[in-house]
Amino acid sequence: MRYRTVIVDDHPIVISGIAGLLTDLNNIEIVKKFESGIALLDYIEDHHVDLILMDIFLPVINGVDLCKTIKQKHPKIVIIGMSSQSERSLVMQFIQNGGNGYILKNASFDEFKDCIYKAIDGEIVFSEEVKTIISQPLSEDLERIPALSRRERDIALLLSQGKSTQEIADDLFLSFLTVQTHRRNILQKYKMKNVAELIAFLLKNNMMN
Amino acid sequence: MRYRTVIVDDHPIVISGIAGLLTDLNNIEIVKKFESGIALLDYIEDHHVDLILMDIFLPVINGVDLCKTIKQKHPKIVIIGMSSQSERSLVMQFIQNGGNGYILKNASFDEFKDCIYKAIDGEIVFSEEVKTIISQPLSEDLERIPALSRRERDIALLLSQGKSTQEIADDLFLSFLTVQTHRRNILQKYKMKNVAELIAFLLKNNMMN
DNA sequence: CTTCTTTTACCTGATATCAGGTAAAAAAAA
DNA sequence: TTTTTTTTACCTGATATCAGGTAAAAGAAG
Repeated sequence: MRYRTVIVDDHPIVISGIAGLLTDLNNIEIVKKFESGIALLDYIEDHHVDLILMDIFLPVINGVDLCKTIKQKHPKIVIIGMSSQSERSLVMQFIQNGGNGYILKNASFDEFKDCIYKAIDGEIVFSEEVKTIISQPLSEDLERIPALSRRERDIALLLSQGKSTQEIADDLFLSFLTVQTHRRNILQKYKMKNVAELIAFLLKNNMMN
Repeated sequence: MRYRTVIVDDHPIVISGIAGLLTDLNNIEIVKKFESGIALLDYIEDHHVDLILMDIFLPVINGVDLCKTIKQKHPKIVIIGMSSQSERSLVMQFIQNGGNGYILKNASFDEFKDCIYKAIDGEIVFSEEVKTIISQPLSEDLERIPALSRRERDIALLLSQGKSTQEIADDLFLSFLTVQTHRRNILQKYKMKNVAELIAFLLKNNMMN
C-alpha cells in the first residue's frame, strides 16, 4: 500500500526539500503540496489522504487549529507537525489537538523516515530534539522558579476555581485577612500584577494540581 | 545488557501482577518493588536503576511530582507512568515532567512489552487506550463549548497577561466601557465567576493562543 | 538552640471588578 | 436582502482586589 501524502508549508523551498527526502521512500506518495491551510481543507474534502506533514507556523490559520479541524472530520488521517524552532507548550497543544507526531525541521533524514513510519503505524512520535524540549524544562525553567508553599497552593487552586477571598477563607477556615495576605505574597513572589496573570503563569508552568 | 527495573505501586497485588508479566522478558531485571515514592527516592540515591514503572496515584507524593524529582537528579532513568483510569491532562503533565511513557493498567502483555522496549530505546510511548484519550476530546469536549469571537480572544489574551480593563482599552484603542462589556460577555458565555476562573478554563481547554 | 520560612492575623485607602441595565453601528450568515 | 452575531459604547452601585504597612505564633532547617 502506498500512503497518499500531502505537505503543507508556506516556504516553497522547504516543501521541495521535504518532498526530495520523501521520494526515496517507496510507499510514500506525495500527491499534493500546499502553501496554506485553507487550500488543504478544501482538498481533503474531495480527495483521499493518508498522511499530512504540516508546518506549524502558517499564515491565516495556524497548524494547531488546522490539525484540530482536520481531525474532527477525518480522524484517520495521520498528521505530523513540523517547525524550525519550537517550544514545549506548542508541541503539547498540537498533540492534544490530535497530532500524531512532531518533528523539528533540522532532523536527519533517518529521523524523518523513522518518525513517519512509526506514525503511520499508530504511534505518537517526536524527533530527538523535540523529546529533549518537552522534558528538559526541568533543568532550566522549573529550578529557578520558587515553589508555592502548601498553603499557597491551596489558595491558588481555589482562586483558579473562581472563589473570592471570603469564600476561600470560609473553605479553609481562615480569616479573610489571612487569605488576603497569602494572595498578596503569591503575587509578589512571582511578580504578577493580578490573579488572572498568576493563574495563567501557574498553569503554563505546571505548578497547580 | 539487563535493565535494572523498579516497580512502584501502592497495591501489592498490582506489583506482583506486573512483576509476573515482566519476568518473562529476559533483559528486564526487577531489582526492587516499592509501595511509596519516598522509599524509592531513598533507594535510587544508592543504587543503579535503569527503568521505573510507577503508579500515578500514590499516597503522600503523587506520580507526577515523583517523576519530576527523579528526573532532575537522574535524567537517564526511563520512567513509565501507569494508572487504572486516566484523563488527558494528567498524561500530558506526566510527560511534561520528564515521563517517557504512559500505560493504562488494562493494557495487554504485548502492549506492556512493546512500550517498555520502545521507551528503553528512547521513544516516548503510550498504550493504545492512552493514545485515544489524549486525542479524542475533539469530539466531546470541544464541540459543545462555544468559541470565543476574535475580539473576545484578544481581550482574554490580554487579561491572561495581567492587564487591567483600562490597559486593554488602551492597547486595542477601544473605550474602557467596551472592554468592560466584552469581558462581561465572555464571563457570562462560559458561566465563570471572575477572570481568574475564566483564564483557568480557557487554558485547560486550549482556547487561548 | 538558633535561624529562616511559613502560616496566621490585622488596618487602611485607592482602584478595579462584577452585575444589572440599554443600544446602535458593523460585520457575517442565512 | 433580511436576520443574527459581533463589536462598539454608555451609566450606576455594590463588592472585591491590590498595595502599603506591621507582627506574632508555629514549623522546618541549620
